[in-house]
This record gives sequence, structure tokens and C-alpha cells, in this order.
Amino acid sequence: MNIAQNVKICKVTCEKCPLQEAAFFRAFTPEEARFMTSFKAGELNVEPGATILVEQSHSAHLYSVLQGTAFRYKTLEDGRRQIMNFLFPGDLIGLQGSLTGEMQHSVETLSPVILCVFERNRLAELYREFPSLAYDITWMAAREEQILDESILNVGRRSALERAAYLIAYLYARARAVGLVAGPRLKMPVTQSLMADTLGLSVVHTNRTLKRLSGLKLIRWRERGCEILDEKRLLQLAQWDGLSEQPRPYL
Amino acid sequence: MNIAQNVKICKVTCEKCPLQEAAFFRAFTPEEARFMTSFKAGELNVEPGATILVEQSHSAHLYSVLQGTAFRYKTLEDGRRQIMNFLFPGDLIGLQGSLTGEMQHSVETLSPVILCVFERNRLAELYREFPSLAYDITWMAAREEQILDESILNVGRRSALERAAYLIAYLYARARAVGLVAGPRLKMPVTQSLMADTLGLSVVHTNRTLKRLSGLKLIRWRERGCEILDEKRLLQLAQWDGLSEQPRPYL
DNA sequence: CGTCTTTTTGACCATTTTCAATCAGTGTGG
DNA sequence: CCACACTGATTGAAAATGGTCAAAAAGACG
Repeated sequence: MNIAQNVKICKVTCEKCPLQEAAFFRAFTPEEARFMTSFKAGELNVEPGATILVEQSHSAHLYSVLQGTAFRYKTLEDGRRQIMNFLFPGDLIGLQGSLTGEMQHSVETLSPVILCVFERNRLAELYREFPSLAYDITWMAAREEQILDESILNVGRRSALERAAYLIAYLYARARAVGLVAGPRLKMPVTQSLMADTLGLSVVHTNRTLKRLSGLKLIRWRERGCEILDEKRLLQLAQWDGLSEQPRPYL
Repeated sequence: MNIAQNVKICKVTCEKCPLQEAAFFRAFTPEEARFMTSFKAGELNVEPGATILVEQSHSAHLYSVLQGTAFRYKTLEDGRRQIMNFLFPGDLIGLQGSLTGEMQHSVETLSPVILCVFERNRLAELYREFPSLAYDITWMAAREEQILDESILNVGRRSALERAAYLIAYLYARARAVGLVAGPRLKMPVTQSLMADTLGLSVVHTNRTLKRLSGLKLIRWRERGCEILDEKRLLQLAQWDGLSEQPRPYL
């Protein structure tokens, strides 16, 4: 397993956080930004395909994605893997570990990723000094819950075709919000094997299902990626309303 | 649909919250308890089978379960239902609604339930005045995430038999923590149809699967309930480690 | 150009669903 | 007390969905 190393000295101050640019994110107040800069312990540059966190391990750090994409997954002892969610810029990584100190899932990068690194044990300080940021963290946790809820509905009650339609529409919506789409194209390296492990299907059946979506002219599959041809009908097929468009916080 | 009404005047003060008794919960400090008493707007008594919250609706309130059990679910337009999680005493209800103000799931009671009612718009106050309680809320949200993660793994990657084993072991563990078991018996009215909607299976197949677990002498099914005969082998079959035993916060 | 990963296909098998009844337990009103 | 209506549990048979195995085709990459 290719474990992430390579701590970079270079540190983008949070006052100049590139994510502030996106209208999609709620901007920090000057005080918040100042605090975050001090709260941020450093940056971590990670290669594609590297493992950031490992199930069962303990991490003193909390991360947020500054750039790139990754995914969160669990595995059963016999190797079966289930992807729980994908991580995009602005997303928090490892908050769950605050409970027992032990991670219950692993995180692996899809693309080159830059992470902001925070000390888990300074979290109490953040809660004391900046209730607004504390609220943001709760907000993000609650949003993750909503997404996971939809995911359970997806895997539990939708057919293979509907499931795939939902997943693609979901990834497209999230990627678009952070500028990771070029026209109909998802700028994110996803393999069908990853999709299978997200959908709870076999790779073979995932392939057949994607072909079926292609046949319906809803998508087109390209080397490690996906083009969305008819977003509206994808949403319709999945019986999904789409993501809320309102601005969200980030760390 | 049987909507919850019946707001009770009677108000248990949080200083004397009966949940404090359980060693399972982190007790409030006197200041926290005093604040919570003022934060608590009232109590709601709800009958079994009543709907507390409805998907797509807006609620000015946040609830926590003081007594009884309930479940959280989503439905597709064509009626398919998926249960996301069950609610036990100490659990928070409706935090997710803080984001858009619109609930993305419904909540229905299983037994008679007593809820503590809080004003959603006073949440900022709680975050300002009591960082420790704010942290508790985040803690609970993060714990819910962990449970949902396991649930996705369950529905996505476990076989029907393993899935059922996990669900029963999970319910048993949670019920035990709050004193809702009598020996091997789950004191909680669950129908096979509810289990089916949690497992992402049809009722018929759920029934066959439970029979199979009975055949293996792992459980015994009783009128609207379940006896656990061999918890260890259930955990083993599901390849699950069980719930963390450490004390947890509650509201 | 050769090696590796990813995608694709076919044939066959297993799991799960659906449909249709039946059975058991509970509560109701006559 | 009994007939009747309900809900929940159970069963069988047929059909559909999805999985497994094996292999080939198509890209990706050094």
C-alpha cells in the first residue's frame, strides 16, 4: 500500500485560500481566516492512488481537501470493499476519528491531492474561540449525513440502472460545484471498478449497466471517466432532486 | 398518516434527566444542565406508529429522544422505502434539517415516545455559550456518520444472511446500551417488514433469511421481536466488531 | 513494442423478487 | 362466544436481477 508521506513546508495562508474564490463556499470573516491560518499545521501533498488514512489506525490529524479528489471506503475481512463517499475540495477528512481516536474507514486519493493538516487536539480550542467555525463543522457533518442517507437509499432500494444514474448525477453535481467539469465531461479519474464498489454491484454488472445508460444516450463512457449527456433524465431515472445549491462552509 | 401532536406541559428539568442515570452517557456539568433546562422548550408525547417528521417539510424544532424508539427513513416517489437508522433514548432528531431547513427524511415512532423539544434558532446561542455542548452535537453527528458508513457497507457488500446478522446484532447492542433488552429478548417492536426496509431486501426474502438464522440457532423470532441466542456468532457471521462501549454524550 | 490495467462479452449459476396463497394472532362488534 | 376484518408471518413456484468464471479486446504507459 502506497502511504502518503511528503509533508510540504509551503503553506497557503487561509486568508488567501483559493477556495474562497468559489461562490459556492461561504467565505471566512477576517478573524476566522486569521485563526484558521494558525490552526492549520501544514500541507500534505499526496500522489494519485495513495492512502491517506487506514481503517483501524489512529491519526493525530484532521485534514481538509484543498485540491484534488479522493474516496472513503471500508473493507470486510475477506476483501470485499465498499466506497462510502467521494471527497472534493473543501471536504473534511477524519472527523469521525475524533470519537474513539480510531479510524473506521480508509481514504485513498484519485488524483494528486493537496491537504490542509490540522491538529486534532486543538479542536476544543476552535470550539471555544470560534463558535461560527464549530457550527460550520457540524454543518458539514450533517451534510455528510444527508449524502450518506441518500447513498443508503440508493444501494438499498434502487435498481442497478437507477443506482448508476444516481451516482453519476451525484458525482457530476459535486464536481461541477467545485469546477471539476469540462462541458459534459467529469474531470475526475473514476474506473468502473470504483463505481462498482460504490454501487454495491460486481464490476461485470456495473459495466453492463453503464452500457445500458450509454444505449439510452444518458452518458458516454470514456477512458476512466464519464460524459454526462442528459443530466435531467439521469435525475429523473434516479428519482433524485439533486444537491442543494446554497453556499456551504468549508475548512 | 398519523401526525404527532399532543405537546405536554410537564417538563422534566435536565438537571434531573433520567438518562443521566445510565453510565453509558456522559453526565452534564451543573452549568450545562442548567443551560439545557432553559434550552429545552418542552416535551412531546407521541403514540406508537406516529410520524414525528416528514420528508420535505420544514421544522422549527430539533428533538431528542427521552424515552422510546423510532426510525428514520426515506421513500422514493413510487413508494419504495428505505430505513436509514433507528433512534434510541439520547439520540438527536432533525439536526440535518439545520442546513436547508428542509427535512430530507421522515421519522416514525415504534413505541410510545417522549421527545425533548428544542428551538432550532437557538442553536447558535448554544454554540456561543457552551462549546462543550456544541462539541457533543458534533460528536453525535460524527457517530451517526460511522453508523451510516457501516450501514452502507452492510447493504452494499454483505449477503442477505450476513446483513440480517449485522442488523440484529446492531439493534441488540444499541438496545442493550439503553436498557432495552430483557435477557436475549429485544424490547422493541420490530416487524419483518421494517427489517426488510432496513436491509434493502423484500419482505419475503427477509423472512426466509431470518428463518435461516433461526435454523442456525443464532436467533429466534417472536411476535414482533427477536431473541438473540448467540451474539458472538452473529458478529462473526457479519464480520463486525460491534459498537464502541465508551460513554457518549446526549442531548 | 510488450506489459499492465481497464473495459467488454458470453455462458452459466445463484440470489433475490414477484405473485399468489395460506396461516396465525389480535381486536371488534354483534 | 363467534364471525369478521386486520396485520404480520410463512410458503411455493416462476421470473428477473445480478454474480461468477473465463477470456478477449482496448487502452494506457513505460
